Amino acid sequence: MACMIPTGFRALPLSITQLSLAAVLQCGQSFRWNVFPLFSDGAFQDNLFPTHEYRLCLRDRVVCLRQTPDILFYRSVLPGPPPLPSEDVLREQETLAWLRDYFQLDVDLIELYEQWGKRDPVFRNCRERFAGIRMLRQEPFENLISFICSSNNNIVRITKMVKTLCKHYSPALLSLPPPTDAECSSASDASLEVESYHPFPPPSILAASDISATLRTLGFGYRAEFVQKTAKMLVDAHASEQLGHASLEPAEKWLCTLRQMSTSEAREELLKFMGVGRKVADCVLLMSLDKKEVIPVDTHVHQIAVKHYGISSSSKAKGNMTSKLYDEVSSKLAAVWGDYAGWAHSVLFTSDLKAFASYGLPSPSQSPSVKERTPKKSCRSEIVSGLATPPATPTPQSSSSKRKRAIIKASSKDGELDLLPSVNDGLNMADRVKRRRRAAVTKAAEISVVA
DNA sequence: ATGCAACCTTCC
DNA sequence: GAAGGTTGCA
Repeated sequence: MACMIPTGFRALPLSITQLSLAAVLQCGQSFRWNVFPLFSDGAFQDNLFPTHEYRLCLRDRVVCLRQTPDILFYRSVLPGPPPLPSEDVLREQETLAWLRDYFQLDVDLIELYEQWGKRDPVFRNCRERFAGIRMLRQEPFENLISFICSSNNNIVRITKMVKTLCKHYSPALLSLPPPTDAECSSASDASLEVESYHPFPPPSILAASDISATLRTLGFGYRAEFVQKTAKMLVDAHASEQLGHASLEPAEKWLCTLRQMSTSEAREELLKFMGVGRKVADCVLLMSLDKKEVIPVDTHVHQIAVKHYGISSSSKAKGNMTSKLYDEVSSKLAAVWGDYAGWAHSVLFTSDLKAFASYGLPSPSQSPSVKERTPKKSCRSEIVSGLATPPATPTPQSSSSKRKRAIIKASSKDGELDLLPSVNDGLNMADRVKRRRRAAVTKAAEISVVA
């Protein structure tokens, strides 16, 4: 009984233990997927029918996905008239190629879960309930801007902001009605309302000087300046490069080249941007730059580390994340999980999202907020003073923000990695540039230690 | 070099 | 007051 393929979709055999759309697309990696419940009541719970459709607008097409425990259904919609059957085959081949890349389907998640389970008893506890959580491979620019918006913010609002950004600064690629399931008559009837789909805006658009003021009115708060300035830094630094009319702007292509760099070198580059500190940089490294071992440490990951992995909750008085504490948590967890530590971190992180307690339920729309977490008790009560002892870990890399402006101006972007001696002397204001270059060396040493 | 307030807004 | 922090200044 397999002929349950929704009309217009193609079927890719794929276990939900390898990929759970419900988990991965709503756990705060990407903020741009649209989610549609397919059935208004719980009529079909036999797992033969997908319960949701997920849609994402790419540059040239809208990708639509549905899922059963064993099959991933996919189709794509392009602007213009319906394609000829021959064209359609090609397009869906392209879409399939995109899927493999975006979901990194060549990585065997079962094997990873197995390894993490062997290494970590804590992981073994949550892996049953939260299978199929893997890292997406996103576009770096979108990822960067999205996580600049994430600072001091929650998933619900980040999602609103990112979608607002697209609606305002990117023309609609096409419009679609909400999904209706032809096989099942219980399709949504009342909503004939079509919705427009917008790609993520390119750097050149967001770099315009008047953008930040507008973003303020759109509710971005202080992040408005960060977004505009980062986009401008990016465009200014890479405007000279060939401006072929390809789908990606030079600045976006350059961001992709960070994938070829070492983790620490790529991080150094990211830290130059306004609104990008260690945590945001690490998110981008992990989620779009192939740095699978990187563990972004936020307050929540910190809580997990304190609760389950023996990190002392001694952050002075207030629970603020110091650079030192960040490294302590990050290296501890990296040691526990190994090579794909960043991926493992995502499983733990997602498993703690309270909203996912109601996974298979028919109507997730009733709980649009994905941000709530399991009740966490404030660990402030147990303030141990300076017991945070022996990190012995290599040097952190402070993201002294004062550098950010100057460096961008001064740095010619290629062929400048002069290998200065990695001495730890006192650093004046004037030495910050030097210090930045030196960082590459320091971090290189760091890598070998971690590895 | 470390520590801390301020920052925009929304939601619990 | 906290939300998946970062910045700028003591």
